Amino acid sequence: MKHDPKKHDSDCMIAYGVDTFGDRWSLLVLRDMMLYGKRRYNEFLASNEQIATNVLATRLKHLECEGIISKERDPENRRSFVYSLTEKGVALAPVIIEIMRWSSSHMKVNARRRKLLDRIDNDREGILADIRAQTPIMPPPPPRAAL
Amino acid sequence: MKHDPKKHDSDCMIAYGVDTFGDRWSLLVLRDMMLYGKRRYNEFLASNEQIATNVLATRLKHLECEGIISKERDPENRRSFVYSLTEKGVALAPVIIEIMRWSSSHMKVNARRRKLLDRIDNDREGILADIRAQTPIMPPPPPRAAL
DNA sequence: ATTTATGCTTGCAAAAAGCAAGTGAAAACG
DNA sequence: CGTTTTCACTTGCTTTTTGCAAGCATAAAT
Repeated sequence: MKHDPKKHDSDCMIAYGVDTFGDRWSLLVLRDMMLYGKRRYNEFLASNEQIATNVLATRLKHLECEGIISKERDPENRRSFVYSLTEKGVALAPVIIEIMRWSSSHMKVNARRRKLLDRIDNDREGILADIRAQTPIMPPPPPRAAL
Repeated sequence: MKHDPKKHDSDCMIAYGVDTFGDRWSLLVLRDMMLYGKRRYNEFLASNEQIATNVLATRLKHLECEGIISKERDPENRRSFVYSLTEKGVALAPVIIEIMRWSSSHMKVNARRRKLLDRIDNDREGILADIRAQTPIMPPPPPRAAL
């Protein structure tokens, strides 16, 4: 399934980005793919932020539509699908990296994060290669306590 | 006016960014400040994207609340206010830059944009200094034709 | 004194997100 | 083979956010 990408109503580089991934959820899905190597619907659903099933479906369709991710059947399990970053999606890694860098200056940085930030400074190429290869670059966060 | 920043419900660097500037308008306001040197309410309103007055007011309050921008009375015109980027706001420049870089690979790049992108590659420090000084780094886009 | 500029606020409509439940097809289980 | 479970959604409804048009308050200009 592949629709026409929607027309962006403003001829501006920032507006293009906002239209493409600037909603409440798209960047979190991309984070799951780039940092944690997630590739399946139920993996995205399991994130700490608790996205609703219908919203996730809509976002995945939109990202696919925009050419950021692609969707294929899992060859090993015919009822499952695997989502992957396209080249256009992998190219978003520097945006994710700069957001992490910025946020890290304004929140507590634990050991997991410190390690990743150090690697961003010292092995940027390696990180980009891992993202391209869909290798996780950070251990997943502990699941938040159930209510 | 300065409220407590709102509590972010996920302990994640990307979620922090999304909570802070990840809505449909904040990045466009920051673009107006960083690229075009805009500093006033009616300048933001005049952007091509047509933000509603109440939404702009809400976004400015939120950004101020998060410590990204500050608001002062214009000393020369007592009914006007001037918004400025704080250090925390200036620190977002690399995010804006990477979004522009990414978008430029996926849309037509005209001469204005080409020039800025070249300067990003060759004079990054100069750009960051201009953003800090609130000097425009790009000519404003032509206003879109009225309907 | 009246009009205009500036930066909003208010009230209501429309769109998007959130929640709970249900669906359909493939796989696993007995 | 029949039933249950898994997986990836969809549907219907409520709540929240966004968008639009109008109005308002204060300062400045005429």
